[in-house]
Amino acid sequence: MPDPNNNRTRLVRGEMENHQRSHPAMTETLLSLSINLDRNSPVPLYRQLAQQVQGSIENGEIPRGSRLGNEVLLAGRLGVSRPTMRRAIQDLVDQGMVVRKRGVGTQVVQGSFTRPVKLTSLFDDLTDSDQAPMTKVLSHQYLPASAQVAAKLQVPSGELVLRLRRLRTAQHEPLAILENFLPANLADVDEDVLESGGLYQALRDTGVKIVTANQRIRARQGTPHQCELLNEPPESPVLTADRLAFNDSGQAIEWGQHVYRPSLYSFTVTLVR
Amino acid sequence: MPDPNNNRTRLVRGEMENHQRSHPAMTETLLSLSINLDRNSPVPLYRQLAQQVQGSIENGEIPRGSRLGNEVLLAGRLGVSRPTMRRAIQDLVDQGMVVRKRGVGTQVVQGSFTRPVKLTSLFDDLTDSDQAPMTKVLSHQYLPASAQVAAKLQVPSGELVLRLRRLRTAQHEPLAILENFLPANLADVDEDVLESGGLYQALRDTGVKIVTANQRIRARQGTPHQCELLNEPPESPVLTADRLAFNDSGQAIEWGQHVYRPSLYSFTVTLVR
DNA sequence: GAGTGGTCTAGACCACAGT
DNA sequence: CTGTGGTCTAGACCACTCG
Repeated sequence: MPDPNNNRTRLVRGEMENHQRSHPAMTETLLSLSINLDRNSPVPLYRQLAQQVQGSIENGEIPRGSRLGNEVLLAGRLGVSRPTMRRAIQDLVDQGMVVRKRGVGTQVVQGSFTRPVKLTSLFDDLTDSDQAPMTKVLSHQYLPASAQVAAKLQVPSGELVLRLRRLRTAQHEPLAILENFLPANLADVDEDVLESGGLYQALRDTGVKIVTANQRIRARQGTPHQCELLNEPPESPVLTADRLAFNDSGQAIEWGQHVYRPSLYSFTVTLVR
Repeated sequence: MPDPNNNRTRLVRGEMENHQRSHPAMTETLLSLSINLDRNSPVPLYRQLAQQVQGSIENGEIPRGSRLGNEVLLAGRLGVSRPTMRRAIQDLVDQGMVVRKRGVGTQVVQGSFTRPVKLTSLFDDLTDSDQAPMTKVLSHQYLPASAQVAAKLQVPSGELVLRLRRLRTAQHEPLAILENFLPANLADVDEDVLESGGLYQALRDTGVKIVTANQRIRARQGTPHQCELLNEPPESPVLTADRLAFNDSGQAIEWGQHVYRPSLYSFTVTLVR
């Protein structure tokens, strides 16, 4: 929403009244609802718990502002140990859905919270939301690593690396320009695979597992070339993310510099504590 | 609104480990180093452990790519239980410093990782890095909540809210324009306090604890007024963050729209799994 | 004081990787 | 096979909040 700062309204310094905000019935513990646990499922118990409670919150079975309280009792009622119950609740805390206060209890957050999904996946989630994602490979070449890339990927400077440039679109609108560098010995990704899915999926297919990544998010002015690719006016602002990803052996596996179309893309983060 | 799949990223199978890149001596378990634990400290054991291991990684005592391995043995050697040891290591995983692989062990990440600090505090961390932060209060007024603000803060539309606008500088350079809305009954923050410290510190002083926040990060073109305040050329791109913060009772306590100077400010995030 | 979440323990069994 | 991390249990004590 635009409208930053004008809208001169009357200035009412000072008084600040003290009345309570609407406490909607101050609902107490609301976990008499049904939770189905499958102890033979490969999905961990705490995951099953967290997901079902999350679902109940989102569809209103557990109202905003109500308390979940008493971990010990909850654990007993659901037939799990307290640490397991705690871990489930912790997942909800990390998602910003509930808050805990020592000596008091656990409450569902009041007000709207953004679902902080994409903390783990890229945006192949576009598929899930029927965004019709498509990828066009702009270039796919092996070249000697520059000093910066070599430093990031921890390979000798000049070593061959794969450089990828792709254009991602959703609903036939350009969304992002993705530039990636990968160590050549780990980069047997095929162009066809890249066109049909995401890079991480392609890497997964070749046995490379990406388990953690550090990302820096900035804004800058897009280059004319970038703006043209993104179908934006020249000199438009763009959102950028520089990402260094590691596999399960701790090796830097991918260094990416991504440029997002700001009108269609944003990042959401949940901060805790 | 739809919530199809949570539990994303179940890493698929995959054999094929592209053997060792420059393994510097293939260091094995490197935790014969000294760890001091104070069981009478208010700081939890897992926190003490995580911090000291983190320090040892950063100053090179534990080399990149080396293994930490064997939680059970480590726990025994350090005189803590395995869950405590695990929680400490999990902290390091969440920071992107180490990776774990079932059946194999725990390794320090190779390559440079960004310290993902500011996940919890705002940027009063500027103080810590001698950035000489300063804040100028541009406006401080009570006004009726607009529909948007009322929805975010969960107050009746038209209810009085405090609107704050501040300019944050570091090293005498403007860094950000901070606009915040707070429920009037919780907003007895003083202008003087705001000039000398952060908003969250001011809130803490009045007993309001912010424990979680959802943030959306975007890029857009700055308004002429914003660019002027930030000492940037007109029509420069800006980095924006819209944040909704909750206190320990689950109440929405602050809705902020912040505009950052892109040449001096960026966000870093660590993604896991 | 009673009730809550925060931490910690000492075991246990499982799933998976590598031999 | 052995060794690793992943999960789970059933207790325990502490720190904190609130009436």
